[in-house]
Amino acid sequence: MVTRASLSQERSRLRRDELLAAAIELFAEGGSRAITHRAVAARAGLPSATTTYYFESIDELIREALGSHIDQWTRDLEALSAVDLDIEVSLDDASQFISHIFSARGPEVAALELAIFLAAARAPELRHAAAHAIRAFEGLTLRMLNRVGVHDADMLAASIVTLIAGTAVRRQSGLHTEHEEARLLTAAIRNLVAAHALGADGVDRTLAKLSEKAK
Amino acid sequence: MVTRASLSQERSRLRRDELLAAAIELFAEGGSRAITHRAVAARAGLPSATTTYYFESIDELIREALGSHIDQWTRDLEALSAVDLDIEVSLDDASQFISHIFSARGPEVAALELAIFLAAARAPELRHAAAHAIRAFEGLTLRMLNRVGVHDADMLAASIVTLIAGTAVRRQSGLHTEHEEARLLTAAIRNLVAAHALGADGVDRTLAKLSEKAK
DNA sequence: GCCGAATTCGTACGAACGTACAGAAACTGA
DNA sequence: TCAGTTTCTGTACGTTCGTACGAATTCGGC
Repeated sequence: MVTRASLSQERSRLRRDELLAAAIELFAEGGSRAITHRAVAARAGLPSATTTYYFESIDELIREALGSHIDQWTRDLEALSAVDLDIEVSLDDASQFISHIFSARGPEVAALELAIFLAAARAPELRHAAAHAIRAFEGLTLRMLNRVGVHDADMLAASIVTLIAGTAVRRQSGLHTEHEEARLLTAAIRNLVAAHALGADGVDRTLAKLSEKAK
Repeated sequence: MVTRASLSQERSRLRRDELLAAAIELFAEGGSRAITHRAVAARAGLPSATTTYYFESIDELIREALGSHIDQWTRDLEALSAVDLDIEVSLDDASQFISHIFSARGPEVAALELAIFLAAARAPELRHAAAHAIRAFEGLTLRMLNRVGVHDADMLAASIVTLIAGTAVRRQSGLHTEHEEARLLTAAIRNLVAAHALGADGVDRTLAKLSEKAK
């Protein structure tokens, strides 16, 4: 196989990347079934034999395409994380921002991202990349929360990431409008933050009171 | 195509179902790429020509397999919903139960379920089945909550389903142990319930207090 | 301007694919 | 028991697939 790094000429590296992008496009439209040597080359506007020069096998091509996409996703999140948050960020701003990372882009994008993530998590070679992506996501969320003095901030960040991922799944059903999903997500995040503001004791007390009332 | 209903002989209906089950098995192991006429027939221990007799095309076979699996999943949830909850169910019991619907089964099962759901949501013919599955899931969750006198119970149920779906996604990364994921999910559910017990006003007040403190 | 290395791409081959089909076998109702 | 229907399956056809390969082209160092 000709790895990206081993390519000495700029044009080659570009072509290789174009093939990967074409593979992702096909994957988005018709799943892994749509990814074939000829289809990828045709989509990229390149001769059919191109793919066999750059990739050892079709599985390798698919892996590389999914991997590079998920890596890019991770890098984007990390770049967002690195931005200095000098301005004052209110809780609502943060919650809005977080909920828009996913929901601003359409459900089709969310579906693609989810499908890639799932496929990656299944492949041993990409498992690490998938874990890294989640970690970056949690890191960004945690950073958005670091001005909010709340108990168990890591746990809260993890829960929020879980909510966002779950929303991405739910959206696919088309059961609710995009607007409703966004509202639901924002409300759920607010609720979680409020609970963490109460602290474990506060939550325990509230639930105890609730149990009393139920009797 | 020979639909299941149009088959007059019991053995035929069984064979058709076996083919569908074999297709799901292959899908679980190698994705939709692994589903071919010959592979499905071989897995079911039947002659290769069997699949072409029962299904009009390979896409039809795949659709039918995904659809029947998601329908079964929905029926299981509805059956659980229909069980009379005569016994007293504490909040902890309910939260434990809900979180175990997903987490009791391994991550591989969750991955399969997610992949099937995503693939179904993409196919117009299965979109309805996917939506129905989510609705059934929310219905069951809502039913588990109906003894808990809480504000916006539908919203809470939707949020909990979102959390469970999100957990199913997160688990795939293998970033945390299964035990940690379960603990995180249970805690998040408890937090959400507590927030709903406070009501919208209570949450608003708590968050306002939090904002004050941050300054 | 030349040479070895890297890149490009038309072509080809065997394997696996989806699908069709005809004859065999099994079943059903009279 | 027998005709008609349904079910079964071996076989085969054309297509598409993954992959290999060699000749042609382009490139970087000298």
